[in-house]
Formats: sequence, C-alpha cells, structure tokens
Amino acid sequence: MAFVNQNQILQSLIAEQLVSDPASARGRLLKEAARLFRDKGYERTTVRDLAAAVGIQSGSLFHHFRTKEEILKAVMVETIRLNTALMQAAADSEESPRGKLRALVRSELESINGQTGEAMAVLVYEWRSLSESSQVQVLELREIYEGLWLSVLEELNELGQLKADPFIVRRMLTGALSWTVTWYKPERGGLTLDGLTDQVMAMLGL
Amino acid sequence: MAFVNQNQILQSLIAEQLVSDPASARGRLLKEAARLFRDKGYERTTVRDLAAAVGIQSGSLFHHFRTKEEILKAVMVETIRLNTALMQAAADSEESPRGKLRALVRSELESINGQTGEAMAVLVYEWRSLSESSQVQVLELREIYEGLWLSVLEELNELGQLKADPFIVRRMLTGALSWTVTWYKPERGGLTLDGLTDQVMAMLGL
DNA sequence: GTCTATAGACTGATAGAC
DNA sequence: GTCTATCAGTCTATAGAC
Repeated sequence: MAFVNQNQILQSLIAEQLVSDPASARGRLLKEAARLFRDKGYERTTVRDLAAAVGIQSGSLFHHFRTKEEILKAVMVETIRLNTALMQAAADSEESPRGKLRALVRSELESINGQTGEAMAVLVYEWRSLSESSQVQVLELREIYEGLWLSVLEELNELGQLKADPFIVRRMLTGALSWTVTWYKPERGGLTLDGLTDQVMAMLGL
Repeated sequence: MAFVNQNQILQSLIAEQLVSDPASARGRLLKEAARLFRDKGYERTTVRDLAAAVGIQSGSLFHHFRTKEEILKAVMVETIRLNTALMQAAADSEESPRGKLRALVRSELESINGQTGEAMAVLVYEWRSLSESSQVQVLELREIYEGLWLSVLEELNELGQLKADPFIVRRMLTGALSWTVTWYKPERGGLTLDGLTDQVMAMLGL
C-alpha cells in the first residue's frame, strides 16, 4: 500500500461504486452541491440553485435524487468514504507512530483545504440539516475514520510521547484542523501545507 | 479588577446598555433566539418559532426588531461584548503569562459550555447567515477580543514557552475550544471544566 | 405592545409531454 | 433524461384594530 497514489485510490473506489465518478452527471452535481452548501449553507441553497449549477431545470434534478436531503447525504457519505481510504493509505505509508500521526494530520489538512475541502466543510457545518436517520448512517462510516486516528494516538500514548489523553487530543485536533478552512489560504501567505503540519506537530510537542 | 465577579460584570454592562437585561422582554427573546438558532440553525428557525418561544404572535416580534436578521446580529454583538469583558477580567486576575493563558482558556471554555454557550455556538456556526455589512460590524468587536489572546500568547512566545507561532496557536485554539460544544458534557463523564482546561494546557506543553 | 389577517415572494416536489 | 407548468405549503414582513 505504501506507494499507492491518491488518484489510484479514487479510481478503485469508483470501480467499486463507493464514490461517483467526478465526470459523471451525478458526480458533477455532488461537486457543485458541496460548493453551494459550503458557500450558502444547505437551507439557503435551493433546488433551483443546484439545477442551475449543472445546467438543467429544477424539475430534472428529481430524476437523479428523490429529495434535496438525499443530495446532502450523498455529499457526506462519499466524502467520508474517499477520505477514509486516503487517510488509511497515508498512515500505512509510515512506520513510526509519530510518522503515522504526521501523515494523518497532513492528510486531513489536505482533505479540508484541498480538492475535497468544500465537501469536508459541509460535513462539519451542515450536520444538523441531515435527518436523524441519515445522521445515524453517516455516523457509522465516520467511526471507521475516527478509529484510524485513535489507534495511532493510543500507540503514541503508550510510548509516553503524548502529553494529554488520546481521546481529548483527537477531539481538539478535529476542531483545530477543521477550523483551518476559515483562515488558511495557501496562495496568500508563505505557509505551505507541510509548514502548517509542522506547526500542528510542534504545538503537540512532537 | 482582580476580584470582580461575573455577575458584577454583567450588571455594569447592563447599566451601560451594552447588553440587554436577561429579565427584560428583549433579553428574554435574545436568550430564546440563541437557543433556537443553535438547535435548528438560523434558516430553519422561523419568526413564528421565535415569537412562540416568548409567548407572543409572530407579527408582534417586529415591534421589537425590524428584521429577523437584526435578532441574529443582536445575539452575536451582545455575546461578544459580554465575553470580552469576562475574558479581560479573567486575564487581569492573573500575574504570570502562563496563568493568564490558563485563565483565558478556562474563560472561553466556560463561555462555550456554560450560560452563554448557545449564543457562542451561534457566533461560530451561523456566521454565514449574517449580511455582509453586519459581518463587518461584528468583526470589529471580535478584534478586541482576539487582541486579548494575542498579547498573552506573544508574551509567552518571547519567554520561549510557546512551541509554535502565536497566531497559529490562537487559531488552533479557536477551533479546538469551540468544537468542545459538540462533545463536552460535564454532567455525564467525570471531566470538569478545570480538568478540561488542564488537558488543553498539557497538550500545549504548558 | 400585542392582536388578527394577509400580502407577496419563494420553497420542495410532482405530472406529463417529448 | 430533460423539459414546462404548476401545486400546495411556507416564509418574512406589513397594516390596522384594540
């Protein structure tokens, strides 16, 4: 797994029909939906906005999705599936616990501030707009993702390298890393994604 | 300032008409609005919901506020004013830079998870629902608040006690502390607010 | 300062033609 | 698979009586 690149991972997920091909009609709609939901919020985004973004009429949307909420759910589900796979590969490519943690931080920062950033922001900020039954289903997927983090953090803790409780560190990191979407602008300042990762590791004394 | 308590601060802000008296009609509405906006989101909360929460009809709301957005803005403005004053008093009550930082972390955690928690969550998660002109006004108030943090963090940095850049540490803390609202439940587990503050300080190696 | 009644705009979703 | 047309419901805000 160590040298599998990001595009190979995406391709295999598409082949398994776990995420939509970004070139397909469904994939393009989900991409535009993520952008609109992040920019305006789920409630302020109308089905007319969504349809216009992919160049169709609002009535035609309901041929692809039964409800507006189904679109929100699909954005979230596919985003978690993709990022769990990317995260797993990032952790597997490192040997030491510290290296694995750095890879996870780097990978999550990339998810939040890169290609899937819009969808990741939706996952954090539009959670309440999901119906309760959908929340349960998305939460199940999310647990696999969180398990990756906890196993690495617990390993570091057993080595005495972690200064606080692993569960709490993960929750602090969840908040801290997702918040970067509101202020981190790689193009403006001199801070690269690797530089930002270094700052996070330094803050943890690692 | 060292021994001024929280209630005295609230009373003096009410006297200066910088925040509404929680017992007044306006104050009670803002309290209910904060709760509804946090629970359902600004867009999903209707003026009928707001009116019902204080026992009046929806038309009567517009005697107190010209628009629904004005209510959101008032929740945010009054929350920042109150918490800036509480934060200032907390920092002033300590001598050492480390002590001041701990007081700020403790104070912000209390704001987020205590009495003003509903309004603080609104400040973080409903930002986009504010019109651009209102965003500018609220941002100005927010800068005073952030200045308090930065002066303490820069002091610690000059003493060589901070492991990462002060600006970045503040932003990480903003995300990490505000995120506690999604998981920290003082009544359930054994972790107190002081215990949580200790974990944050330990994570920073302080 | 609160009420009732409603204007006027917008919403998600459906039906049936092509 | 997309179109047009529209339904039925909901929304913020206003007007005028009390």
